[in-house]
Amino acid sequence: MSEVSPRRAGRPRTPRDRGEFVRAAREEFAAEGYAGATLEAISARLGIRRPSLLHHFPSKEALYAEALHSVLAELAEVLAHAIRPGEFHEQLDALSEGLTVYLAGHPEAAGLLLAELVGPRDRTPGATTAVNVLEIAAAFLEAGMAAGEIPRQDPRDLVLSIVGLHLVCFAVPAVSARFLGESPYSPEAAARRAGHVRVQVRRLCGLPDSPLV
Amino acid sequence: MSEVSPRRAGRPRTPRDRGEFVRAAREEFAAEGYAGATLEAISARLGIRRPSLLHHFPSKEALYAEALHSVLAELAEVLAHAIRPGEFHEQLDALSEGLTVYLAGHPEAAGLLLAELVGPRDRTPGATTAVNVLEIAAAFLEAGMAAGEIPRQDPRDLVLSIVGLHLVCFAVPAVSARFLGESPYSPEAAARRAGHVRVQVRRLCGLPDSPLV
DNA sequence: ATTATCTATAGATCTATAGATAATGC
DNA sequence: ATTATCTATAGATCTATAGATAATGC
Repeated sequence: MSEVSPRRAGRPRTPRDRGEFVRAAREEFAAEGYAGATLEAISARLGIRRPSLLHHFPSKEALYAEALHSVLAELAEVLAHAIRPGEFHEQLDALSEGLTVYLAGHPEAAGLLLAELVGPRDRTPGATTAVNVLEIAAAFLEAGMAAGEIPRQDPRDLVLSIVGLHLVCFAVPAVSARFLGESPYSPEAAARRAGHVRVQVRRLCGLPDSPLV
Repeated sequence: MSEVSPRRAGRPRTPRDRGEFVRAAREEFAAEGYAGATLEAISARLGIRRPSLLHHFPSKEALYAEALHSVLAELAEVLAHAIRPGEFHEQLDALSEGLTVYLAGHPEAAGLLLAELVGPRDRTPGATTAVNVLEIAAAFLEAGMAAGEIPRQDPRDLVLSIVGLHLVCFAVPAVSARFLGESPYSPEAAARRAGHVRVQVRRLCGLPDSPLV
């Protein structure tokens, strides 16, 4: 509930950046799901009334689409940054580290993603993009198997498991916080988890704990 | 959409079992989330009108609570059945196998659970029960570490990862089905995944792939 | 002139209740 | 007599639109 000073009518001297609207929407949609989130609540986060929000976005659906897309775009950037030329185990570590740091730094991202994908609705933009991302991850792991870096195994079941390993901790913040005794988003907890996850994913793939670095 | 023959007014010869109502609610709540699910849709699954559903449950909230509780109770049974006296690695395998078989056999369970826990709402019954279950799992893994069965490591980050590994595949059915090329709930896919997950969880914990069985 | 806000409200949807109706149980 | 269903509807909530208002940009 970041307190926002209410804005008054009239053209503001400093127009709000579109990103501020999208950020508020991301947080509310992640917290309540699409159906549970209301334009009223999102507007309240921004210190404006509901119709003012609809001045910037044609509909709730459009605002949601933009919020979801912004998270997917950031995630794509994280993946692209990790899968740079290099040793397989370095790329794998970069993926683990990059994903954990991103999810910890954007507390609404994992929840928004899971809320979008849970449920049987097929052919949503989110589901299609997710499948594409999983395909890239599977190809990456298959290359590692072909190169003899990790043992042969079903790459798709492995990808699904790795994704679950990453997402859930940050998607259920109330549970994680009570279970860990501290917010999973605190810099200390996030750094610690990044280290653990790096080792966990290595093991999960069948990579030795510490190959020649 | 299991087609149900509509029921007519009047006392039915074969009263419906309460479980049928709960089952329909579980499926709808898992598919749409609490806010997105409507009593109308749940009633439609049962072939009755909305007020008839509220004849059996005092409110939407009460129906949801019963649906969620029924899943948690089944999960508790699965865990209790797996953690029976025996070798650590046998218990671990039984947990992996039991969880995967249960989640694959109840396609709405993983989604209902995640939909309940995603979001910042603390102190919900679901969150409290979930934390308790995670505590049991952490104690189990700590015992394995104390006994030298698996390497010393943070048991809580390990538990969160294992839970995520299990849940997500079955909680995002549309994505999983398109990515795997078949429903994750088909008996063949489920049996295959159970085998993969058994190995994956062993590795994740740091247990050798095949200790003396 | 342009832009961002506001108030007021139409229209849709959803939960829950009231009260009638139709069938079986005993 | 009991039980489960129904129709009808009250009341709340939510999205979206219409049109006025207030401030800045040029």
